[in-house]
Amino acid sequence: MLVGVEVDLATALVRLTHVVDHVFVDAGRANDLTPQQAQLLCLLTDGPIGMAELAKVLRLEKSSLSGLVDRVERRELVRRVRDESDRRACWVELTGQGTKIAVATHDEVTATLDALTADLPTVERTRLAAVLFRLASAHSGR
Amino acid sequence: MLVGVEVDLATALVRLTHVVDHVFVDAGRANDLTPQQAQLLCLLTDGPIGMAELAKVLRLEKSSLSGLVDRVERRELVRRVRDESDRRACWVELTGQGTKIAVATHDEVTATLDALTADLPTVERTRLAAVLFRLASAHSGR
DNA sequence: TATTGTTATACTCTATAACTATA
DNA sequence: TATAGTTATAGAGTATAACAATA
Repeated sequence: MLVGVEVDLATALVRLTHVVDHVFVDAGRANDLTPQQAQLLCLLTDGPIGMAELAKVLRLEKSSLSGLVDRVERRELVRRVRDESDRRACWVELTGQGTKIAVATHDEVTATLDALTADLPTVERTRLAAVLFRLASAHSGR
Repeated sequence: MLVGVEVDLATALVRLTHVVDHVFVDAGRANDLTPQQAQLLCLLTDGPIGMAELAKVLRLEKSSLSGLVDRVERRELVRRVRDESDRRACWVELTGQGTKIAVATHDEVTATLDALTADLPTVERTRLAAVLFRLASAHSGR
């Protein structure tokens, strides 16, 4: 039954998503972060990002992002840096303390997910990564 | 490089999760529901569920669940039904209107995810579903 | 006493609309 | 005028702790 197969894959995606969501909840909590803060800090481990791009990546309204950044800036985990070439804009970057927490959180998320997939043969894991990347990329350009 | 492969799969899982999360955001919004409400209503399409089991499945504190159910009950999308065999407990079930919205939301989520995976050959899709189910199940018994 | 669920409280998260500063 | 970001406001989501009702 073709329909049955399709329903199963959608359900599998939903269930897996639920699991990964809670990997973020748990990793965040272990580092005294909300899941949203954990996600933000993990993103920033690749380097400073502008507010506009952050809002796009996180799919948040700019005002929602302002508040999210406010709360982690208040805890001195990130700082806003004015863009000198366009003084309306600013970059968000990790502080020293923020980097420590961000890396610890990112490592914990990665370790948990790696453990989750440890049973898969290497070949399967490689193929799985490729397929999932393709699915995620196909939709991100919405 | 083995490490590189592992990092990629973890990253792929995170990115895919982000996409699926927003499928729920969008499907919920189209039906005037928050993502959490959409998730709750979709679960209830399989039939009434007790508060204790709902809290476990959604991984919420019982007080958080009380509030979530309050807000959809206030909109008459669900109702609480006392369990006659244990009068401390109650079941949560969809109302007629709630069923309509829940099914519409569930269908939209499923349709979007099916569209996302439509390019995959049937064989690949079947195998993917099996692998993802296994990953999700392995972790749910935490 | 133990368990099921609610209430009280304090935050965080989010969107919409109005605003400020810069371009 | 247009754009980048903030502020004001309102409501939803969440956890902890204390509570009520039932077992």
